[in-house]
Amino acid sequence: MEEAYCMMMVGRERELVAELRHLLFPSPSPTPTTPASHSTTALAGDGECCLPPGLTTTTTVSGGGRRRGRKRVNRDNDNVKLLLQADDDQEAVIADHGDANAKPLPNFTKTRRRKQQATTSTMVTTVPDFDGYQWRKYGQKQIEGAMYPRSYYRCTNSTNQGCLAKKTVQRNGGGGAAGYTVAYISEHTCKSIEPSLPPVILDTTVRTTNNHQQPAAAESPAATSSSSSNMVMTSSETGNWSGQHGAYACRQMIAADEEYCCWDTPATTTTTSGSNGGNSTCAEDIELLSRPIRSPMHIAAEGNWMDDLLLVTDGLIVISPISSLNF
DNA sequence: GAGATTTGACCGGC
DNA sequence: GCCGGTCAAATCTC
Repeated sequence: MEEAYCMMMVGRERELVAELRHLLFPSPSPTPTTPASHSTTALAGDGECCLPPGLTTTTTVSGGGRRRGRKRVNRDNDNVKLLLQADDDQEAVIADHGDANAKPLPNFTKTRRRKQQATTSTMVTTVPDFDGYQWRKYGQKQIEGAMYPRSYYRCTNSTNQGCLAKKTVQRNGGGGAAGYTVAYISEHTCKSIEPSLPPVILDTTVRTTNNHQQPAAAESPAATSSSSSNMVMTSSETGNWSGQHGAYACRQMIAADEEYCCWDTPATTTTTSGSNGGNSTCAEDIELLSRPIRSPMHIAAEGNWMDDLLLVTDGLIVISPISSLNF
């Protein structure tokens, strides 16, 4: 009986996913003028670098350097710095310290930076390649225990508007389904490059430790096919899944090529265990699937989402406690 | 030349 | 000492 229901809902899920894909990618190749494409650009490099050895992406976007890093010098010891430079680097170094146009060596410390970050730390959710903002990659790090490196992005308005928003994107490893873990740090103080464009609305599967009631909106048309319009998930709607560090999530397959099924295991990145962790049923998953999620940026504005981190992948959507991500 | 990513080095926290 | 976050020169594409 439950299986029949599951099958039926899977079909519905496919419809929803198809609509979602259409909403997110109305054309086969997103135009380069959209925010989505900008973010995709930023992420494309990440995806490429994060792919397992032997795999390559088919898209190479503009701007992507592929160069080795420079020889780093000790900012606290300029003399040593000069000595360490290779011959072809010396000119640049001399310019750094002898030229009036050279950038002043940063006087701030990492402590200062991190304190600044900590005071404004918020975490919201989004789809990695489309959230209405432009991101610029400023670093990449191989994280211990992670199959793929983590990429660090900051808002492109960080320079001209002093926007503090950052995000990290890490490709999830293992399993057959590739995905990305996205974490947002700090809120945008800039304006979206295209504020009128609804960043992302997703139907998703979300579960909390103590709220397994079927959402009232689950069967609502507005919450399903047309959920992309202006649905706002307020704290009242989200109920207990705001600020619950015990929250965990099921996963929703979006990619058409992926096998659809109901995941009956907790999110792989979640370290906490809910009251029903790991025991979700297909029906429960699909019921909750219809819950719309608005743009993470807008959700952030709504508040009450700061304690949860939504892990959004290219096909997987997971809410995970921040504590599991070492922020 | 502008704007982007790459990537090794640096640095602070634990 | 290790680890993660950030810096910034090098380099790429447009």
